[in-house]
Amino acid sequence: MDLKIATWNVNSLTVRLPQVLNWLGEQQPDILALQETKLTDPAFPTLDFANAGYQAVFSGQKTYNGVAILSRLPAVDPVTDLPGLDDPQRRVLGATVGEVRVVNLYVPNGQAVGSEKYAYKLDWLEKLIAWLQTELDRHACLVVLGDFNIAPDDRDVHDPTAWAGQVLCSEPERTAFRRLLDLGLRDTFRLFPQEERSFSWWDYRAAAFRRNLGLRIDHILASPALATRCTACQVDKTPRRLERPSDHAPVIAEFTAPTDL
DNA sequence: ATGGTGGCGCGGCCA
Repeated sequence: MDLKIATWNVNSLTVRLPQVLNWLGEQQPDILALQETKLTDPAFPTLDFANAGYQAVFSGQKTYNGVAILSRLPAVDPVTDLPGLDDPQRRVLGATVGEVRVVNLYVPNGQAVGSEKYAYKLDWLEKLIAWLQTELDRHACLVVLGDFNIAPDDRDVHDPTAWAGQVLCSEPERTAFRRLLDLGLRDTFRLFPQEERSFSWWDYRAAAFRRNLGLRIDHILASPALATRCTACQVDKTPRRLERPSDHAPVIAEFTAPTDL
């Protein structure tokens, strides 16, 4: 059986729950990582997902942030913090699902280059890189996915000139992303030919989605052993076209089962 | 257009 793994920043799971449930029914992923659930843990709609055939682990907070992993198989050995970072913001959720170690990330946005939030983002990324080095040592099959809030390359930006040096595109952020790849992680989206101007996020303002003025900031990275089994990766723009959408579209990667090797 | 939209929650922050 192949393995289908997806990520989706839903920008409030309360608002988007019906869309997520519909999408799970249509796409039937094995694993879905959610970001910006904006829910405390007691408010998480565990039963709705159970009725849809999915287990859930989650790390949430009120109003901001919040991450969750939905999976067909149980998710075990959860981790909710970056080592060395004492942080109330709920942005990290690691768990093991079957043979795969899953690390779900909601990377800080960074607000503006030079701001306090930008410094926090770069520090956060430093701690992430150090931790993922150890995770790669521990887990041959590792997927690191989520909202990275980094457009890795000019190809991932609708207007690279306008965005040059801006937050989400700045060199320090891109260097941090490159260091993730230097650890051995592969950007599964770039393992395959893709349409030009493929993005995963479009601002709510200025009719950005209709004009395809977006960025590719949601990513699915895979360890070497898992990347060799990757058969596809694409953005599913369908939910972005709905009424009251998230500003992000889901990204889906598919992998052959280890027995298919 | 120094704005624009959306979520949370009811003023202002965050994206």
